[in-house]
Amino acid sequence: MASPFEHPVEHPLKLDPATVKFPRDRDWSGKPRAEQTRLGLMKAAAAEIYEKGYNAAALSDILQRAGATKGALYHHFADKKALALAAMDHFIRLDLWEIWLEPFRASDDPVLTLRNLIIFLNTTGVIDKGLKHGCPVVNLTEEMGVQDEDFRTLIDEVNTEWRKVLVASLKRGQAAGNVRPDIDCDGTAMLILAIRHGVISYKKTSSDPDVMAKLAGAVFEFLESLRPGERAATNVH
Amino acid sequence: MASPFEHPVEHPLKLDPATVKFPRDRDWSGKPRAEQTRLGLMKAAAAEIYEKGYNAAALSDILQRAGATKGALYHHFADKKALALAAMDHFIRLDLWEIWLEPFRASDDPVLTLRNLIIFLNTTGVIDKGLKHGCPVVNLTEEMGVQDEDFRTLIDEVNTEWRKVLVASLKRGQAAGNVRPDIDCDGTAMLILAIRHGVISYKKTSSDPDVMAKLAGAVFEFLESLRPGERAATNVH
DNA sequence: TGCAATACAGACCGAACGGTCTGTTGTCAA
DNA sequence: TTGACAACAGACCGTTCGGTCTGTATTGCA
Repeated sequence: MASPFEHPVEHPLKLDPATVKFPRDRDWSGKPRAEQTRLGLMKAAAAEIYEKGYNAAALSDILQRAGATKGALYHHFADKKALALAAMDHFIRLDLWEIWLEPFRASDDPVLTLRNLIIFLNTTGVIDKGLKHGCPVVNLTEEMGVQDEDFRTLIDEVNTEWRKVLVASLKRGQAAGNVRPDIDCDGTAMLILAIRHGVISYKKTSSDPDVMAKLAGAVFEFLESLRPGERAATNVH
Repeated sequence: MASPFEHPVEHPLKLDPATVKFPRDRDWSGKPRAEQTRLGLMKAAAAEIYEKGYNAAALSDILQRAGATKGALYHHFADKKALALAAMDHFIRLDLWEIWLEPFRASDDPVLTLRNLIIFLNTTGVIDKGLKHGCPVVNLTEEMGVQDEDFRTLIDEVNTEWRKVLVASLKRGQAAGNVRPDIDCDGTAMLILAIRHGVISYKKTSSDPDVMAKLAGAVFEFLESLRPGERAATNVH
């Protein structure tokens, strides 16, 4: 089977592989010392939580990674949970949305945008290298979504805004004739997020080296089914 | 919007709502004492791990739930991980597969079977009441899929067998004219599992009361796109 | 019945964790 | 220069957890 990633399309993603910051490697050297400490703690916390999960991420490891101490931590944050909430909120909005929301904000062809985004993430190696521990939002959903109301609220807000952007893009797509007019945009947007979630999770445990190619093929089939009219010749090459 | 659950079809699920054991409430009173202890420990472990996750499930809570002691636990199992692996393997194969695999083993119309299974799970209240903590396999995937190789292997084996049953059913569906002949059964089966995974996770954190109805509508749309018909695909690579 | 071997019971232990508290350093305005 | 407060530094504490170990009850077989 040919790779579904083989035929990328010139895309309007407004994402430059050279400048996209992934993972979180921003520079704060210009900021005041206290804020550097605070941001460093959040950065280390986000990384540790991403790699190990909230409960397994020990404060000692976070502090070592940040080059800080208990005194600094509890000066800036009330407790571990406050640090985690601040860190996740900050980096989800900074890193994840830059990649996963911006391309859709002005798109009237979400099927093409999503397809190209997937190809972009694959060709830039994000899927292979950067997805070893899954997606931060997905991980947080699974670990803390039920156990803690504050984390649940954060995730719910993120998903809601995410869904709204997709719904708006789907509706523009319907108006532009790029998306079937009879689909439920709200449910379809939810399903797209759910598929993203499920695919990332499936990849985490699968030992099949072709798992992403097979899944991408099926996902692209699904995306094409959202286009209006006959399915003939809608799969741009 | 009409509920997508409104029009159930007479289904060949071979699942009787009255006899399906969900959650795990089997009776082992006939078994020898030692085996009752062992099964009781596994049952309690599965429940605690399902509700709190592996790391957060304390041995003290498992023991209290099982009415057993440390001595009994470490007589039957090497450590916490061995208990967890045995418990998850046992109950995934016992409870989950009875519901999620058996209906597909003889079906040549997986689209209908899956649709009816979703409706069945909804009308019997499993989705509303029994899904508060998500799905055991999904939870285990997220928490332990990357952290521990033994858990990863267990999940991978479960998903592989699961996928094989779906693939066989899809192929029978193609032979019987119920499924589009051009789809990649392997990728589609993976995607179905990924969608199941993603939908369950999405529901866990969403505060939208209609989330399942909206998602089910979109899922049913996707399933119908797998049927042959005028929307024949030309998405060939 | 007696004797192993199995099947527990539960006190105990060391490690790790989140959080506290006291002391020290840096910063900036008066 | 100095006082006041922010910004740390790090020893310390109580709790919890997984795991061990010794002792006791139950069971199956000779």
